[in-house]
Amino acid sequence: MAHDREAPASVDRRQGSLTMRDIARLANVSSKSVSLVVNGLPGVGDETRARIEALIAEHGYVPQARAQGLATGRAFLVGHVYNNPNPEYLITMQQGLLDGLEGTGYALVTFPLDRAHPQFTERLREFVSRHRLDGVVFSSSVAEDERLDPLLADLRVPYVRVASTAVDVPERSVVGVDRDGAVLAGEHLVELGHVRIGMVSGPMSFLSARERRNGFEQALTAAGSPLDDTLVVEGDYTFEAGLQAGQALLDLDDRPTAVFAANDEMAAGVLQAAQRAGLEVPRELTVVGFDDFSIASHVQPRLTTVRIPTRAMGHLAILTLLETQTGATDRGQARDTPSPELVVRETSAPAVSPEGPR
Amino acid sequence: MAHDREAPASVDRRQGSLTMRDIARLANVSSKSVSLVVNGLPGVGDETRARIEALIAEHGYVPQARAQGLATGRAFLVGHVYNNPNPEYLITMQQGLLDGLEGTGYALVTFPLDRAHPQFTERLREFVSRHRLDGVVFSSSVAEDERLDPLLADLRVPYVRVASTAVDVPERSVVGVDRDGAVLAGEHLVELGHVRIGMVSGPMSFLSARERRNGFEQALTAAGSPLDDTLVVEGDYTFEAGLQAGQALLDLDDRPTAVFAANDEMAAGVLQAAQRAGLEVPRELTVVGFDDFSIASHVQPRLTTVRIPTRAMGHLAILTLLETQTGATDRGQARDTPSPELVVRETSAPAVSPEGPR
DNA sequence: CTGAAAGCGCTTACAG
DNA sequence: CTGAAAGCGCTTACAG
Repeated sequence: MAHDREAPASVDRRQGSLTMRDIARLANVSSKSVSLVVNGLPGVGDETRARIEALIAEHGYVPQARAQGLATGRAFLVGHVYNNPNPEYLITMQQGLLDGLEGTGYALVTFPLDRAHPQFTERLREFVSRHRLDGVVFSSSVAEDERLDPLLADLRVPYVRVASTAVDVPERSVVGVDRDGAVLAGEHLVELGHVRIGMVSGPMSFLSARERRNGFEQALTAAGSPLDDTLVVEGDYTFEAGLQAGQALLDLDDRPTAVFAANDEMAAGVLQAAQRAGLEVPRELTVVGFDDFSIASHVQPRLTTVRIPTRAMGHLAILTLLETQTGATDRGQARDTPSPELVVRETSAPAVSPEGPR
Repeated sequence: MAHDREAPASVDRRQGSLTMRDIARLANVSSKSVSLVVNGLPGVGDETRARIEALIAEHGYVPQARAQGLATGRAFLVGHVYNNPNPEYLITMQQGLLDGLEGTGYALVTFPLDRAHPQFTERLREFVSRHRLDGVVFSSSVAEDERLDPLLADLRVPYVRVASTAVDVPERSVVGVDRDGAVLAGEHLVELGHVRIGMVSGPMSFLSARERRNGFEQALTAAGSPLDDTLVVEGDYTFEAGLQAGQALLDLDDRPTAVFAANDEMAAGVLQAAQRAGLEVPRELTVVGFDDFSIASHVQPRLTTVRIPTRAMGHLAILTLLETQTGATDRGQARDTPSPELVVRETSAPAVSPEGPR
């Protein structure tokens, strides 16, 4: 056997990573002092603290989250549960969550879960209780699920839902702006003078789809030209659905002069349907999307759409969650989701009567 | 004070979640037996095992990962470190990782980290050692970084890099098919009879960009019509870059009859440049992309492209990582990344001499 | 301001 | 086949 080098036998024995006790021994103090220093707590003399800090830096010592967690009950982990609606939505949301986590020491654990999964509750329970997460953010339509509340309450884990309406108490909600955004879209079309207006909605089983439709209807009704139900086609938020819905709408004898699609993917599909039908956009058809994801500015002409603050909502979700954590019950003013914005690009034009109505 | 209900005082005291000891007490065994049952280990009588299992199911007991982790040194967490190149790439990769993790009990911790971050090493070290991750997968260009190896070796944490070439030993690599894919694109253009061929490359600081360019060059050279350097424009993988590069290429006196863009985003940009210039695609210009992300089939005409098995690569990365974990040193045959596929859609056409060269 | 000790919820040699 | 006990790496009353 090779001779041991003269390294202190009590240190670095296991896997090259030292423990709090190792640091304590090196500093000639009890591990409690090291713990206090690590956590920035008072109770250690200046000189001792400096010595300990130097040792920590020198050895690159990082306390183990799971040992801290076992002792304190914290996990230093926050979960993100979602069903995948759209890559860009997800990445943007995730980015917002990470914005909020930045500098907090919490890491983000990702857990896709479909509401239709036969073992929905079991899987969620196992995920959350196995890691004893400090909190969970639910985004996309899984956030609307009614099974969340009893389960998470039973598990006693704080959570926040990012959903289209206040599906939960304020401390557990980040409320979307789907309705307001759709109102903007409706007002825009009305202002352009459109009367015969079509809509491609999302799947009505989704709250987001219902809110967007309601907001849109509300704007048209307020302007005195209520939405014509025969001009509404339900899609599933995909490009293909938009394409088909667009074709159906444009095939009508008295086709609409403008179409609002409940997301950009479908709006791009409508645009393509128009182009295939030989219609010039926006002269012969105005198209408005929703979300302002990248596809909106990658199609030709670029889509007028409504920008939704998805990333900000993710950030908000974490702030809300951490507020609960720290027991800051007295949140000064409730945090509001930023407002949606109409982004007018190249698919908007004033209404012209379609030549030869019926 | 309210009277206690007659619940066993020793159970359910803390936060409604019981511990292994609680189950042991209820079953009248030592917690060791419960541990054996939980882990599916032998050493417990059938009758006892059944009794324990029933209790576990009844109370929905789930062992705490961090206590198990502290005792065994495992974290039940795998990290994914990446820099965000493109939402669809990321989500697809992440999906592949989750495919591999399914049923293993490991959770995925997400950690975006830019190579240019001033504290790159420090942040990575802290992330990995704080949670003592069981393994880390690096994807996107951060996987190419040369600082990974010394750091992770020091931390003694297994990892796998998903990169365009074998930047590491086989046990730590999932090797991309960028070069092979680009060869397919080149052969396709050659077969169509194109000679004056342009390329929009990715940023040459990325391995993926260099590989794609090399593969493309290789195919053209093999066909006897080497790539003309003056017809290569470097982009940064964005739509905008493709648009500009496309404009530059099409402005040339003797413009190319076909352009290969190193990803779909840029190809969509090239397509738009062609359309703006009044060129008919594919009759006057053939455009080929790379990746086969959704944008490829959402533009009009739909892009011919090369499908890269991103999700499969993510899956592979986890399999490779877990193989290392379980010390399965004798991997039968090395796992190979599935081959890329040429997907011919609507932007491919045979070459015709551009009218009026020069 | 500091130490010695118990405890967080598991696993695992060590004895029977 | 099963128990009692030590230990994983932290935190935190409890004494000085």
